[in-house]
Amino acid sequence: MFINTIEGLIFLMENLAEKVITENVDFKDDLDNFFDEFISSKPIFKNKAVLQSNYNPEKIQHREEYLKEIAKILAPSLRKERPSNIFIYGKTGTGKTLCINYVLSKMNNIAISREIPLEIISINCKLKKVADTEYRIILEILKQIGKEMPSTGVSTNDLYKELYEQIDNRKKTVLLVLDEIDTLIKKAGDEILYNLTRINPELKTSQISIIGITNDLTVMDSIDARVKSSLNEEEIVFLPYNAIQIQDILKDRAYMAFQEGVLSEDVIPKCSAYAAREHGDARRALELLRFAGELAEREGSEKLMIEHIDNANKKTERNRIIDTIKSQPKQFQLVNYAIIKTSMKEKMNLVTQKKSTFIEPTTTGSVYDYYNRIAKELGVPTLSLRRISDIIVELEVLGLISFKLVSKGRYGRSRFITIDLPKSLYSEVIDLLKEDLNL
DNA sequence: CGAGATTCATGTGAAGTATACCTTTAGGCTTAA
DNA sequence: AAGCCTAAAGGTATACTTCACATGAATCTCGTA
Repeated sequence: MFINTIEGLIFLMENLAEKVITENVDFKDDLDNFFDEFISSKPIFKNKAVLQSNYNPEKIQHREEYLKEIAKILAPSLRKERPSNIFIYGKTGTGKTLCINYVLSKMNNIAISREIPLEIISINCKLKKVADTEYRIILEILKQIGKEMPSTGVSTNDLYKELYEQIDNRKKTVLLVLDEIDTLIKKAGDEILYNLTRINPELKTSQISIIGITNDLTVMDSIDARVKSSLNEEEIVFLPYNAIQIQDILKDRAYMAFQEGVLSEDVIPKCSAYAAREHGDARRALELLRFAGELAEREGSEKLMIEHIDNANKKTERNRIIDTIKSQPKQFQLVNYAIIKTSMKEKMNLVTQKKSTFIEPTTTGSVYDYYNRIAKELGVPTLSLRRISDIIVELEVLGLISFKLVSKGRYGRSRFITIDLPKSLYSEVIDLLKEDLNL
């Protein structure tokens, strides 16, 4: 529509203004109602924090054996002796981090009250941009012991020297916890571990033990044998919770988290059933319960029903995927988009004459072609095939796609890439990527 | 027919380059005595 | 003369590129039965 006259413009503006005002009024009424309802309805939660993943419970259920084992290994540090390095394996949500934190905080309390020189440094290697390269890890360790260093401009060697000095100056037994160490090894190799295990001989007044936590059981295979032997002085494998144990945990926490009578009877079994399907992941079970509670609360429902759990289950999966995709750099998103687009094929049903899309694995080559095309269209610099190949591997690490190498004999070798998304999310993911990429 | 050579499409490692950031340093300017 | 600011110089990590070589089974080639 063209506006040729001032009058026309004014008329339009008046019109718009009127619309906005009336809409506003309606909207406000709605909101008022909502808030009224919200306040008058009974709260569902008593203490929501109990269900959050960073909550540390006062007692840990069904992990007594592991707690003891860890405590036994680490106890020497309270006598100023160096405890063995520990490597802890276990799937996500089996309580590894929880147990370590629990034992360490107890030890820390004792150390403080008896003035034992003990220092605990804990780093989560999975946090992007904080600790996913050798340099950044050392940087983070230094930061935690109170020595800020520049993020560039210093050589890694100097950084190590600084680390040696700092630790040695403390005259303490240092326990270094590296959580989710598998991502670090995958991205940065085992050099860090090698260097860290070799710190001890250099130290005169301090000593350091490393506690590595991983949920990938295969990482150890990719580590240098020398590192392996020194790091694996002790090894603990956390087995997943079974369904009954998860129920116990859920019951316990739910009792603290929710108001009385809010949970309908079969909610907890349902919740633990979902989690048991995910290999006994207690964290997920708790998250699910919390999210379901929030959904119920939002709805103004006074009870937490099974449908809430079902809905929450769908949405958590969705959120995880959307978040990871959203947080990717542009080039990664482009590659991701290219992968999805190239793996969607159209098929014409000859009887009904209707087109339908179906998903088929793509290859690096076709992804690269497609990627090149859109990148040029968008005016984004195009990366080399070599780099794209690496990006594809990194997307796999993130769990967005999976692939296998297939040799097609005479017709070369290819990576067959499959997308790891639930079907219902495809269109949403595509839209999201389109929006983020300005397509 | 079967053993070995060939072939293709891409995987993969090493080394080099560009960029973004960081500290250090030298020179110039200001200020106060 | 001392103090302060600024721009240039010198360093480094990281993301990316270029080059060169590796892979591995379907297919081809060719000698033999």
